[in-house]
Amino acid sequence: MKTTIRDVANAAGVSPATVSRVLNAPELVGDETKIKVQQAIEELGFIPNAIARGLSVQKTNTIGLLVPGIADFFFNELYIGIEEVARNHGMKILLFDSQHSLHRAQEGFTFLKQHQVDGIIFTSRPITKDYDAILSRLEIPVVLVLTQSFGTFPLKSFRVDDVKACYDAVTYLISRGHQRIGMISGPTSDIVAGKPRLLGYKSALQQHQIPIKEDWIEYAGFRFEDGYHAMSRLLEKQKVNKLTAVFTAADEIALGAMRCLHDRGYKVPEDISVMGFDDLRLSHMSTPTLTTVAQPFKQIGELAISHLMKCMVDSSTSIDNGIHYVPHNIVERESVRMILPE
Amino acid sequence: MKTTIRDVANAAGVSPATVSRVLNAPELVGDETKIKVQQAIEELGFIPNAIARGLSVQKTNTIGLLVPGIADFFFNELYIGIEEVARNHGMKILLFDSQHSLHRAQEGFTFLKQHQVDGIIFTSRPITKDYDAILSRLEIPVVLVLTQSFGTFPLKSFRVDDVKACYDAVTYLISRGHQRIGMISGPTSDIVAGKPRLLGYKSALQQHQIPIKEDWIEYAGFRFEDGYHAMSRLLEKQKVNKLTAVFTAADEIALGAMRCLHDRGYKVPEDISVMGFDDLRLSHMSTPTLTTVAQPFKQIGELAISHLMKCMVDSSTSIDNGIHYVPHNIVERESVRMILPE
DNA sequence: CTGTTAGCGCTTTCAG
DNA sequence: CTGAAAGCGCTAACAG
Repeated sequence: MKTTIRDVANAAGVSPATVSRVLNAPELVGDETKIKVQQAIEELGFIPNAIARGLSVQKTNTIGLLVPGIADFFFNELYIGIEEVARNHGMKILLFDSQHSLHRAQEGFTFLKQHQVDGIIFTSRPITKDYDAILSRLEIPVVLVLTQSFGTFPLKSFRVDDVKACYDAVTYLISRGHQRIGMISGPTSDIVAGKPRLLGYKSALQQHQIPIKEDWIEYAGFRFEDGYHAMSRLLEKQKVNKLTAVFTAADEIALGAMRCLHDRGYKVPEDISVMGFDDLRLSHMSTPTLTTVAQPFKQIGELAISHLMKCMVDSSTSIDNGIHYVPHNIVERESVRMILPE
Repeated sequence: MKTTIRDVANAAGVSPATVSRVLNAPELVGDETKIKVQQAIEELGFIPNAIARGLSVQKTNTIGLLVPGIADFFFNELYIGIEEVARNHGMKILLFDSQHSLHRAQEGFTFLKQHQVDGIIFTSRPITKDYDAILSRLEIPVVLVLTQSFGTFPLKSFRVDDVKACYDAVTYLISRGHQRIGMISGPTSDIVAGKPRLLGYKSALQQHQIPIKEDWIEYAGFRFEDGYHAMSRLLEKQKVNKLTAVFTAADEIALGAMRCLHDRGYKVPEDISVMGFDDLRLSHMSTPTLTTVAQPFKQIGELAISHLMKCMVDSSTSIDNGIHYVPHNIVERESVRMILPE
């Protein structure tokens, strides 16, 4: 029923091998035969079976992308970067969503291995030693993105230096005249996006002789609702705290926080400034638009794929692990105001 | 290097066929051998090669998802619905982004065919006869989602009845006392999400004895910026139009429109009410939150997959084409106010 | 430049 | 209940 390379060969009066050649190495084929074959392909509407090819060549030209949640807004930004670069390299993406579950993530590796992907881009909160077992028997290059490894298995990772990025963000707020700066942090148990961002905040205050007060900090998840509630808690203490700005560990948190402020009758940025982290496309769609620190998702995607491609041709490259920090930058929009010295 | 079914067989002292059986039809294997084999699998950390299996069985348990743009917010909602249902059926998703290009979409079909997906879920603006050629030689069941076919190739589709949905939306506005209702429509050349939605708007006005004025309508793309500019054009005529509400063809448009209103000093919904279409997760994150008509993305995903699965077992099912409308519903939030009769 | 042959890793009759 | 053998569609030496 389905036309195979064999059918084409028969139709063109050549061997399957020749057809294969015009497909993969046309320069090795005589002009006349090439034309004959191409016509046959055309007529029969032949579409080569990539599965069979993959099996034969032991290479699928596919890279696996293992992410914690497709519903997470940052996924889009990341995917777009990766997809484009992959395509330019003639690679496809096979996606797997771990749904923020360790178990599902482990399944994900198995799944991608089953599908013989040539490399894997992995992102998730803490990569702990829970992954050591599966990673060590995987025999497929893996690169981390937006995270880093805390397990014993060596893994290259591309990410923003969150401590520095948050330090810079808070320093930016200080430069705009803010002194009473609160923070909505992720959980400190999250050693990837929680703790480091908090650390950056604290160290910026410290460097600028601003005392760190636990009362100025609230802990929350990374979603809109989490931000909303955390802000609400912060406001309960606002009489005494008198915060003029709040730095948040993620854009989505910031959006929730701004909404809460709005509901409580505070104006952003007039009464309180808010700053986010990520620079999602969303952040210029809010009112006010969000001042935030931008993660270069696209660049990270590029670096990850390039690295993977290197690993694929030269497996010794995979020894090149360690963290590669990519530069962040602060994008100013409307949610932060300047406080003029009196 | 990589462990194959053969290695396992050797280790367990059985034939590859037996290993295959414990993997795919354990009930056909004696208990003792089964245990032996399972141990061997465990010890060797054997992960079966899905590529090879697919080749052999002529079935990959994968369904292709061909979408116009992963960056589009609605993609997330759709994907989540589909992914979950697929997983429950033991199917994987292979994703392809056509980037709103006919050419790329055609490539997408070839790509998915190459990868031997068992079925394809396709969504894009108008499915015209441009697809007839590729679709007819595909020999893979295809189902449409959020769109419908205008080509000659018969294709089942699952979607909201946009005309009715928009009719209902505008009727809702009318029921809230609005009479001067404008619209930001998609391009009328878009016969999937442009024209029908406009039609629904017009017919609602008509049914309620409200004259249709072209001055009340602006045409735009579906993005935030498009919405912003269209609203801006609408406001230029506001002195004479005196609109009290604006219905938009998409949530993202609505968000842009609301931002524009904000910038021009109009309050939503006090001065002007705004209503969207889609019910993206975004729409409860804006200020004010967006009243909109919800597309049941998840349900659509479910229906599409179920249909595909039916086609796969019984190819005559694919004859069952035509449009299946899934019910929409209006979700009330903050962006529409009630106008009390004087 | 082209055909022959032997697999890639797994499944599936068909015997036993 | 288990093994042997053939084959899924394509590629890659190796001859010619």
